[in-house]
Amino acid sequence: MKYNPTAIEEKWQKKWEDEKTFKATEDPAKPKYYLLEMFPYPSGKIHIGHVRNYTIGDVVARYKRMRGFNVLHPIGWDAFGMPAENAAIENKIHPAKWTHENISHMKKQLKRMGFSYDWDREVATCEADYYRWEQLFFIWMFEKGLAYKKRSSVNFCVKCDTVLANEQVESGLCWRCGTDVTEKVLDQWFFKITAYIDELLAYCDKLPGWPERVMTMQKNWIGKSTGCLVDFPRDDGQGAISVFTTRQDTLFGATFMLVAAEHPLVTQLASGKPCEKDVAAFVDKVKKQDKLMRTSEYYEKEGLFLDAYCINPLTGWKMPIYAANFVLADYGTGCVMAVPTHDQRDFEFAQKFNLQRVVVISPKDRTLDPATMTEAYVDEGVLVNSGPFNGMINTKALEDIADYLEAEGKGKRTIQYRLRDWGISRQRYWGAPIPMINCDQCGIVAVPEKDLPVVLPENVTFSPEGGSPLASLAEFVNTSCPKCGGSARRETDTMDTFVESSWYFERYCSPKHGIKPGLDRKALDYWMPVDQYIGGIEHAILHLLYARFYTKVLRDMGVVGVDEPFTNLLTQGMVCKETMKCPEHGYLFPEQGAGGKCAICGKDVILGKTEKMSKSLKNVIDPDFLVKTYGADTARMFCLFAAPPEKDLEWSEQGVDGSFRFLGRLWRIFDEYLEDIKPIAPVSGHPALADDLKTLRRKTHQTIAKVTQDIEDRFHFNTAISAVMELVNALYGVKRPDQTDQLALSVIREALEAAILLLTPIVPHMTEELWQILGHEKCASDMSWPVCDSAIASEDEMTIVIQINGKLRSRLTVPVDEPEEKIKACALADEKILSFLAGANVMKVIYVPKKLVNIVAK
RNA sequence: GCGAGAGUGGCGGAAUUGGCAGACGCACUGGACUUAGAAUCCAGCCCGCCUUGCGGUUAGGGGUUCAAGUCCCCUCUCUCGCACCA
Repeated sequence: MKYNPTAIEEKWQKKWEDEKTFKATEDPAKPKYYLLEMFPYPSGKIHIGHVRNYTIGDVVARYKRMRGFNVLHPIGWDAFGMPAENAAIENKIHPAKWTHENISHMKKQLKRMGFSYDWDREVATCEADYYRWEQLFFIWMFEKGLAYKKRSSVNFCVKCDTVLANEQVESGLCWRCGTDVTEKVLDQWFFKITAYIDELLAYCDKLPGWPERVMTMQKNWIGKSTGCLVDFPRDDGQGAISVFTTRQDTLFGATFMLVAAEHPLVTQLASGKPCEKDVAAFVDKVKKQDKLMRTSEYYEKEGLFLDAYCINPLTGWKMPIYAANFVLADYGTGCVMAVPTHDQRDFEFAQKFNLQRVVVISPKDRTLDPATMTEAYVDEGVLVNSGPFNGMINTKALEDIADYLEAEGKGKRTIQYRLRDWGISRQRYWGAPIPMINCDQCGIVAVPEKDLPVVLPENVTFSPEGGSPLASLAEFVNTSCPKCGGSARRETDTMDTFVESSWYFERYCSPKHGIKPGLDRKALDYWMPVDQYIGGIEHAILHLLYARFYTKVLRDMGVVGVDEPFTNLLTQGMVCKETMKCPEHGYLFPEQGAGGKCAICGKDVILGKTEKMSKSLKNVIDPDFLVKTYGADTARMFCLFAAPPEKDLEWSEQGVDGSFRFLGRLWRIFDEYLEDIKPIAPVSGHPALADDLKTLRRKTHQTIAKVTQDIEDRFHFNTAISAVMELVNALYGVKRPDQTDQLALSVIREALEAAILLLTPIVPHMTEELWQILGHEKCASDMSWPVCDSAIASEDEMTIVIQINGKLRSRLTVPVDEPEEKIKACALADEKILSFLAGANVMKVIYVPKKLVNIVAK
């Protein structure tokens, strides 16, 4: 009997499909477990990253099922997005067709991997059945002021021809294509994520099941800082300039004012003055400079005096006002009070423009001289030159100065955030239409609920010049106003695709629910929240923050009953592989560089760094190839064995061979014993056993304990697999018992059955097959998880290590119940120990129960 | 620059609470089987040496401890995140 993965895998996959083995139904009698992996974008084919992500999830789902949980393990498609539209432009294929073809292909690939999804809950976000509810939620958000339209300067990617949210700009570049992001002023729809900012932040400390690192990233992104708004009256009497500061303790040292170059105040202050022209030129320059500045290594601090002054509210000093390139227009008020002695940026600026410096914080060990300082003093110290606050520790004075400002009416406490509202308008076709209508008479009017969904029209034309195809489709655009009945225009922007992925996990709970609001509260109350969410770290901010926000919005609409969508989060590492390059032909695919020679020209291949698998580096492995060559079980096993899930996984062909070999090894030992053990039941109870059988049985139960712990406590499948490998090795090590030795064979059968059941979540096809061959009627995956009998697992002897001064010198084998005193005595009487101790004095003997004896000697 | 994490054989990785460093696998070496190979099975496999044994070894240095890969301090390297946020 040979191991034939293809035949076995296809057989079981067909059975799972025909019998809907993994269909999930709400059952209040059973504890639920909602396991979710981030759903894929249907780009065409699954890649190794998917295989890894979904294998990890599948093991947990199958494991939990065997542990008696009612498991929900759904899958679907993040089906709106730009690649479909780009394909439409390039290949003249409609995005809907392209998407559906990709889905059907990838669905086959996922099924071929043997993932235990409830396919009846499959969802594709590009279907009107899905996004109609999103449109309903949009209208409700609009009514509550959580969705609003605003003319604003936005991040624009020329290549993608659309707007990007702040989160989607990575060091000045588009997160998707890496093009420089430019600024554009457009009317945009926003979701008021800032309305939930405090709750989003507060829960960062209430989600212990999330990786610290992700929470830190979210906290940083939200960027809460507490401080004061302080008013600096203008000396021309035209009101005051308000600034935000977290350092009101340095207020007495503020000697000049900085305003962001883009700030309207800049041109306003300069207007009509001799400097007006220069200022205009400066503003222009900075605006152009902006995106370069963000990406360059260091910035030249530049500024221009605006020939204007304001008054320091505490000292009464006249402060010159400068426009500066390094002040952010959209943080705080866009204006900053400058304290050159205690802020490095201000220090440099003051040096360049020769501006006044006053020390207000004095270090404990020396005195600062503003004339000779070479850098700002930013540490703690005692306040000086600070009127009534002199002598106080600056960090302690923060509250007192805030009180003082409020009492004097010169400022007030305030909190600033880095997080901005989420811009969700996209000038693209392949997305969910925003259900709004613009009427000249009535303004912005929501599409009435009864008219939903606003279906994305199919008959559009795509052009390489870009621009939204919706905007040029008259029959879509032209409509009548729901309020006044007059002619009106539809909104032609579509929603950011991150909106769809912000609630798909809720839709999975009632995927076919066709009644408003598209989510069945009863089903949601049963399944939500997601107990375990698994996906890539790249979504640490974007998707995970949006989904948290959206869930809170739905909660406040009464649609969902939970505060947070994901209780536990596992961020799996990337799949990496070394790159190969031909001096002539550039990067090579693995098969082109096999054998160290370029397949095209025969030149020696240069091996490069190990990097994340990507098409552009060509260091990719095709899952189809893996499945064809080794089978899905091997592919699954290698993904789990090569590294723990949260770490990057380095792909190795030999490693895959190794996994395949192990499965063959299990298969063969099984095959070898099959005839003999088939009629025999696994050993039960506690019969007396000969030494090697007793050892095997102990190993069996120890393995059960180890694998259970590794999966349950920390998802370390690599060590779980190696434990089963050890058990299989032990089986190989046992002398083949006589065919008539029923007791011995029953011990072997127990060991083999344990190995099979423990591997069921990991390599489900092979284990089902072996289980069936053994004569079981029930499927392995319907069995309950094996239980370790600790009486069998426990050793009756133990090895005690004997150390002298912490160095290993000898070993002792004693019964487990041997008393401490006797062990110590034996250790001291040990022949090797005696020879080492010759002439030395024993100072102390330490016994660590069941582990070691350490003799301290001089 | 700031913040977080990591650094263990030729390689991927193990060592869960301070207690035998290197589980398991890969690669390599040898043996068995075979006409031969593949496959398989068995064995060896951190480094050094005066090789039944001894010494060294968890990036480097110091410390705490009977005992440190693990705890503390310093230095180096790498990865990730943030990066003029006032």
